[in-house]
Amino acid sequence: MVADGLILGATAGAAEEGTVMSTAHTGVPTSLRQHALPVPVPAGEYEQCPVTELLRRLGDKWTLVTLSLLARRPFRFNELHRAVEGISQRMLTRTLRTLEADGLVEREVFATLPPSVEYRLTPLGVSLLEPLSALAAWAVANPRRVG
Amino acid sequence: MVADGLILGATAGAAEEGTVMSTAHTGVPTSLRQHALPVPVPAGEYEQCPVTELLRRLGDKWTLVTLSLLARRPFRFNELHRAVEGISQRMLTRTLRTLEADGLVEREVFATLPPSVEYRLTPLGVSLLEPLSALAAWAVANPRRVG
DNA sequence: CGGCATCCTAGACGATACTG
DNA sequence: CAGTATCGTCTAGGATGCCG
Repeated sequence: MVADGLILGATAGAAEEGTVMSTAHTGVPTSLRQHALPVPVPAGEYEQCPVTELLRRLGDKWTLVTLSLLARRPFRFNELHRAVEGISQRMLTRTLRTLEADGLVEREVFATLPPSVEYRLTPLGVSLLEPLSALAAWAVANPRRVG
Repeated sequence: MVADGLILGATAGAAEEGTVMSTAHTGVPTSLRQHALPVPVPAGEYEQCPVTELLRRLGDKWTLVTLSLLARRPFRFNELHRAVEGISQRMLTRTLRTLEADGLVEREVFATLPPSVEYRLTPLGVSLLEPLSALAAWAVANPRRVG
């Protein structure tokens, strides 16, 4: 009977009749998800499923490694720049700005000379670590076979 | 003391001294992660962290919604094509092929007339649902604030 | 029905140079 | 130190058309 608002259907093993997986994606019936929107949206910008949206952000090239570092302790900009190894200044800035906009990271400026800026996880950012760990554990336990 | 092979540091609240977060990303010390590889890799193709790799795949535009449908029951190709709403044939094929290559979905061909092809989750695919649910629950509980 | 081949565009990303 | 600006590249993804 497909109750509303359930997520990705319970535990993996227990597949009861009513397990809710298709409404899971947005918590909204499939048929309403993208097209049957109440208001036409500015072409190509209509809302995405929040879960996909989250995974898109975490799935870019540098977000996860940056988060994993900030999970240990606060970092200064160039300190991160060195720690991440391979990231460009441009992408580090962008990654941090996005994380900040999403409320996962906060940025504190110290008016020293030369100036210094510190980045740290917000409580929201910390709260993400737990569910993320479950997925990370799965990824490590089930490494992708090549070719 | 940074034991090897630990993932994204335990529970969110408990931040003990030794919580392992920077080696978490690959299970390998940061300094060895990308550059100090034993063998030089064909420029621009060197290995990624398996966790980031997983999130990149799940984070594309159609993988998650496809998975969420297949989590309910097996689907035929055009049945999926209709259910996903907005996906092109090209991207549905690509998405399914990738999921198949990753061992998350299996494809069965029935030599009927006209031919029919059925897609279903593998046990590995099912096993992914559980950790994924945790993250999905977080995403829904913490919707991103706009601007 | 279930694809594959082709062409095209928008955005992710890297490299480099410049600035308060 | 901590960025911004500009440019070029590469790939995800959409549109369309053909095929067994």
